[in-house]
Amino acid sequence: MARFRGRFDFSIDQKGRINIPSKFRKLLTPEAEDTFVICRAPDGCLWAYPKDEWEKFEDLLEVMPISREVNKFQRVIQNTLNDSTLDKQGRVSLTPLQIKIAGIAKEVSIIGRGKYLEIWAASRFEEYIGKDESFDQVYYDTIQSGTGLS
Amino acid sequence: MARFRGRFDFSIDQKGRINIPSKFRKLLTPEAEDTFVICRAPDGCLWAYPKDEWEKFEDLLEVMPISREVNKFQRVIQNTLNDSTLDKQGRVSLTPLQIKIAGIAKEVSIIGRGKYLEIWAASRFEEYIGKDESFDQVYYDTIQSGTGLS
DNA sequence: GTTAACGTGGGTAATAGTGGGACAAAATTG
DNA sequence: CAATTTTGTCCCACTATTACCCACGTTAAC
Repeated sequence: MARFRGRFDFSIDQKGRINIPSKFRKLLTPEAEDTFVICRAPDGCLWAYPKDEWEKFEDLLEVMPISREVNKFQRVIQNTLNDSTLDKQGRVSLTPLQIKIAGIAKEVSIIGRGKYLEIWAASRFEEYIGKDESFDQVYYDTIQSGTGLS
Repeated sequence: MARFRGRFDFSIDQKGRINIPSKFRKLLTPEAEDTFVICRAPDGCLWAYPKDEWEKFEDLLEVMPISREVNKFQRVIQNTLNDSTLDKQGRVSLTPLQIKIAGIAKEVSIIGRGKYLEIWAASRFEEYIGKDESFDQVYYDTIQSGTGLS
């Protein structure tokens, strides 16, 4: 599948709908059925997976050996999850819980992360990324911790 | 079969009926005959399986090599079990025993867990999931414990 | 400069969720 | 055994929400 790349800024409306960039919509395969599965993600944002990609993730969940911890992990994910089909204008809708978790007020940033998207409150994302000057630091730190990158 | 996804909050009425989200009802296959099999589940909630899915589970029970423990396990499950067909408004009814076991008063959360649903007393579920801040911890811990997820 | 596409907002009709009433079957009691 | 109460099922009705649709303004493309 083609990969989602780039950052796009939009605004959420009163009904909790946010636009998916046209560029990303065009990458969806027929198997995705114009549907994104949206759930909580680490560091205070949301993931939006095309339905077919999400199902691969679900397949992994299903083969995890059941234990108290695994059950909890799955429930923590599923608690905040919803699947949303694009409307005629190419928008998905978020649940109130998702809006709260992501701290979304009005401005939203959508980040292409390859096979999936991330949805951030724009302000939170700015803060997370940090100052311009921190880029080099993050880069060299990560590279040197043996990531296999060169 | 399509998968149940997402969380929906409802209230139980005086007659012990709870609504099944329309989104989930639409996923039922004809084989399920609009019927859910409901029983006790781990961690203080209830499972609700579409009838056809439950029958696969029963098949597994049947081939378990019989021992004192297996017999007890089966009885513990079957003890709290009932099958409930959706009424015209799309509700199932719980038995008094099930309501007691799940600690249900009024507010109920229904969690889509793929092939089946979980029914929780809303307050108990909140408590189980824990504070917002624990999410990242659970996530990174589970991912790193060699689940094959990435 | 004109046309098409994209992002945003809002109105309306259909559907979903909830509560309660009516009827029938079952259980209880005199 | 009859009368009465209780339990459960089915059906109807109200209200809130959702999903669908249309329309505008802006941006990008030709």
